[in-house]
Amino acid sequence: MSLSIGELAKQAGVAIDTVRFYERNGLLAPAGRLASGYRRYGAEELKRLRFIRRAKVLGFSLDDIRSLLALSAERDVARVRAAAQRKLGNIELRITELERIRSGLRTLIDACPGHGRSEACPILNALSQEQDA
Amino acid sequence: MSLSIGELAKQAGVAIDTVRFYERNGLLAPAGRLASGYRRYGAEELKRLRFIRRAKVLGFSLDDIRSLLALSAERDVARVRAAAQRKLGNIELRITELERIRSGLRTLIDACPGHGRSEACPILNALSQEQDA
DNA sequence: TTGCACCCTGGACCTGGGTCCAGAGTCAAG
DNA sequence: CTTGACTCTGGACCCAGGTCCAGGGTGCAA
Repeated sequence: MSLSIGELAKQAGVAIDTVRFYERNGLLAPAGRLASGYRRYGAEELKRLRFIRRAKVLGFSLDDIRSLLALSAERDVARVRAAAQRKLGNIELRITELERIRSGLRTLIDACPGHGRSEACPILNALSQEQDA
Repeated sequence: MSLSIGELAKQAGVAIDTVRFYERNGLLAPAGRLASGYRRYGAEELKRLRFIRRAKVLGFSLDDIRSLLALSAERDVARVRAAAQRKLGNIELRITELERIRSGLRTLIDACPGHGRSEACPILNALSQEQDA
């Protein structure tokens, strides 16, 4: 099984430019080349590219993924697990932050009649008021 | 009460460059100037700058804030409320998305013993497997 | 008057994760 | 052999939301 960059990209569900971008940025090893200079890929690279795609879905940055790939190559299960846990931690942080924002917005919206004097609009007031942080 | 850009920035808790950036980008009206060309601000501008800061905390983009400020000037309570509701909607969307990610990560971490053969690591397997997303 | 902190401008640069482009070369079907 | 689809390269550009810089001009206190 040997793939051109276009076939690889298609099978992995990414754009061709993205494959080259990943190569430039060390997420994929430099591809083998034909005499013409065309890149050639095998099953390994397809797996790796799909790994990257899945990790991105789980919220890992490309930087994270570079580490994950290195850890995976070293078969360092403990550190892979730790990395996943750290990522879980900051996903949780982001959720908490968004929930705080959500409840702030909800309170304001619920208190706003949606009509009448703008001085009575709690949304505008909350944003304008001197009080608070 | 009359403030230099530095005093304004300090009292609003933003950087001087940010104030100029907001002016360039239409979030603050062009400031009044001294004969020297120095910008001069009053209480109104401080309020407006704080409004911007608070709206950002609530998850509004600068684009959103531009609209919010316009709506506020028009005292259009209904549309302010609607904008807040839209924003709430996409905050909720982001929360849901992150929760999905969180539960995926949790499942994987819980299933991973944290040691042993890398072939048995569900995290690595989930990322590598053909079965996929 | 000197010295230092402050302010002015336009424009470059940053992060992340790509995307797009021109101009040139290559592959394969017919 | 031609044609159309594919690939190559380096580099520019995109988004948001700023941040930083050089090379100047000001304000004010001692």
